[in-house]
Amino acid sequence: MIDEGLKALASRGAAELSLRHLAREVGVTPPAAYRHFRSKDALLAAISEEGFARLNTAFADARIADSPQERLIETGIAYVRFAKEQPALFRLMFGAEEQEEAGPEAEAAFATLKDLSAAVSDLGTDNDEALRVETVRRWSVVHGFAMLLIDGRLDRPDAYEDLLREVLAPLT
Amino acid sequence: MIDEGLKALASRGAAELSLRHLAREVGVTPPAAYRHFRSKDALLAAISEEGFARLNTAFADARIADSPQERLIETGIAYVRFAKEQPALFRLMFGAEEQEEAGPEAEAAFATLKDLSAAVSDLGTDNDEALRVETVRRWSVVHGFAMLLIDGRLDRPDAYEDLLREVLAPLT
DNA sequence: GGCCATATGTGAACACCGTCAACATGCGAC
DNA sequence: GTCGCATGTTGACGGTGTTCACATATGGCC
Repeated sequence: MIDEGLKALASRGAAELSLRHLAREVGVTPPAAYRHFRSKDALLAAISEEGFARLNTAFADARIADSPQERLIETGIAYVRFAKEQPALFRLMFGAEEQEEAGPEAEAAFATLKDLSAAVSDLGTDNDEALRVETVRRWSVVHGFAMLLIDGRLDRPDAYEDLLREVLAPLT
Repeated sequence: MIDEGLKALASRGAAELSLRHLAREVGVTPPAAYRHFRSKDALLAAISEEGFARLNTAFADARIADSPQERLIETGIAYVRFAKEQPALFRLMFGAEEQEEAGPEAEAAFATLKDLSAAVSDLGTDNDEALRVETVRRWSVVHGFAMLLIDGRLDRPDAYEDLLREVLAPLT
C-alpha cells in the first residue's frame, strides 16, 4: 500500500491518494488496510517516512563532493530537486498538519543537514548558538526555495538550479 | 461563506473546512454555494485571496519603520507572525496544489516583498539579475522559516522572533 | 398593478470517502 | 488434528463534493 501510495503521488498527485483507491489498486478491500495501519493518517505517515528514506539516499549521492561547502550546496540542490520531481510527496512529507514526532528517516534527514552545516561553519565548541542560527538560515533558504518553486511562485521554474546556486552562494 | 471559512480555519483548522459545513454554518443548503462559487476549489481560492488581503494589511503596518532595511526586516517578521497565528490559512494560501494564476491580493503581497527588497539592495539599473537573486534569497528564507516553524520543525517555536531577527540580519 | 426574467435557494440523488462491527478463512504451533 | 492468530470480506453508517429538477422571491417594464 505504501508503494501504491508513492506511485499515486508520483502520477496523479494527492487527489488519487485515498485509502480506498490504494486498497483497490492493491487488490484488497478497504477494511483490510486497517490490519496494518491504525488510520489513514498512519498510512500517510508511513508513506511520508518512505519519502524521507528516498530523500536520504538522494542526500547520500550528493555527499561525494570534496569540500564541506560543496557538499552543503549539492545537498541543498538535491533537496530542491527532490521537491521538484515529487512535489506531491514533498508536500505530504512536510505540512502534515498534526503529525508531531517525526519518524527516524525524517530525523536522519534533518541530522544530515545539521551535520553538513556544522562542517561548513566550523565554529568553536562554545559557539553552538551561532551555529544554530546559521543552520536554520541555510535550511530555511533551501526549504523556502523548494516550496516557492513547486508552488509556481518563481520565474523560469525549469532553470531553477542556476538560480539556486547563486542564492546559496553567500551562505558558504 | 468566505468569512465562515476563515473562522473555521482559525479555530479548528483545515478539517472543518468542508463546503457542507460552511453552508450549514451560514444557514443554507450545500447546493446554494454553487450559485456563488463554481466549485469547492473556487471557494478555497476566494478564502485564500481574503487571506492575502489580510496579509497585505499586516504588511502595511510593518512599513512604518524608518530605514528600508528595517522595513524589510519588520515585513519578514510580519510574514512569519501571520503564518504562526493562522497556520491553516497560511497553508491554504500557499501549497494550493493547482491554482495557477494568483489573485490580485496575492500579487500585491509579492510585489510588496519585491519592492522592499529592491529598496534595500539599491543596485544600478543594469543589475536586475543580481536583484532578482537577492529577492528570491530573502523571500526563500522568510517563507522557509515560516513553513518550518508551523510544521514544528524548529526548536523553541514560541521564541521564534529573536531567532528570525538573527537569521535575517546578514541579508541586510 | 400585473407579468416576466433573473437570482437565489431547496430536495433528492449519485458516487465517493474514512471507519467500524461481525463474520469468514487460512496457516503455523502445539 | 485442533486451536489461535493474522488477515481478509461483507455490509453498513455518516460524511463529502456535485448535479439535476424544482421552488421562490425580487426587481424592472408595460
